[in-house]
Amino acid sequence: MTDQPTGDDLVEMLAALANPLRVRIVATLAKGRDYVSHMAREIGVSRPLLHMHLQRLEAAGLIVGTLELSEDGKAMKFYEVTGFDLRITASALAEAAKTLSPSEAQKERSS
Amino acid sequence: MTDQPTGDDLVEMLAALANPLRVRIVATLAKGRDYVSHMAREIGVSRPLLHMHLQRLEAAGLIVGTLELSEDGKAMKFYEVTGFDLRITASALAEAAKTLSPSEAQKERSS
DNA sequence: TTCACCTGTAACAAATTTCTTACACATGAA
DNA sequence: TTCATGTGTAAGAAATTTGTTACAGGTGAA
Repeated sequence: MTDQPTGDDLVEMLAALANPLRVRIVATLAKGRDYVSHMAREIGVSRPLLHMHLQRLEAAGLIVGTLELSEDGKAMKFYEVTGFDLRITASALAEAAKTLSPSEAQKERSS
Repeated sequence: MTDQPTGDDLVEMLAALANPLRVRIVATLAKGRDYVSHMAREIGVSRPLLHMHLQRLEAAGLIVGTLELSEDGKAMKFYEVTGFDLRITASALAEAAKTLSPSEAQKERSS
């Protein structure tokens, strides 16, 4: 896949992965798709907490969720990993930095 | 270089890069070593703030700093990037997750 | 001495992230 | 109906992160 996301997108992806629980979530999903209640038991965290972390990962585009109906009519939300592939080096970051939205500090660009 | 850091180390590196200002710092250092007061002016942030972010990056092993003496005897702290090279994919994270220090949730490992 | 540089850090406010508890809703089976 | 399963979300506490301001020290040059 080897995407080159915008600087802000890259920071969002890194932030999404900068948490041990979220790394565990991705690691779990790497073995196959799963629904949230099952994952919560598997990993050993509360469902609301897992729900929050899943949203963070999905917002970053690292996983995607789809609401499906099981055979017995229960609504179940399945998540799976997207095919992300990031290369993190100093020069890759230098490239990404070019497309970062300007911070409050970029306003004296005149001297 | 292509290191395979421990799960916790990887999370620390990702956390260190999960901030736009720190990405800018690495991007600046990718162009060559620099000392903190100069970088602070270059990037447009206060020196204490830069100091804090540099420590975060150095703690993660992404940059290294050395205190040197300039010709006129001033103490100057130079930083430069280390040769880090991370590959971030779902399976790489699954591998890293194996070496994460156990969270509070890993204590009912009996059923 | 005073000024222009360089370093470090402590104290505190503000914003964000992380997590728990509690609630609301749905379905099928006993 | 009640229980067990699934979904979502809101409210608030606790911890961490981010940032400012202010202070401490040093050197060389005018």
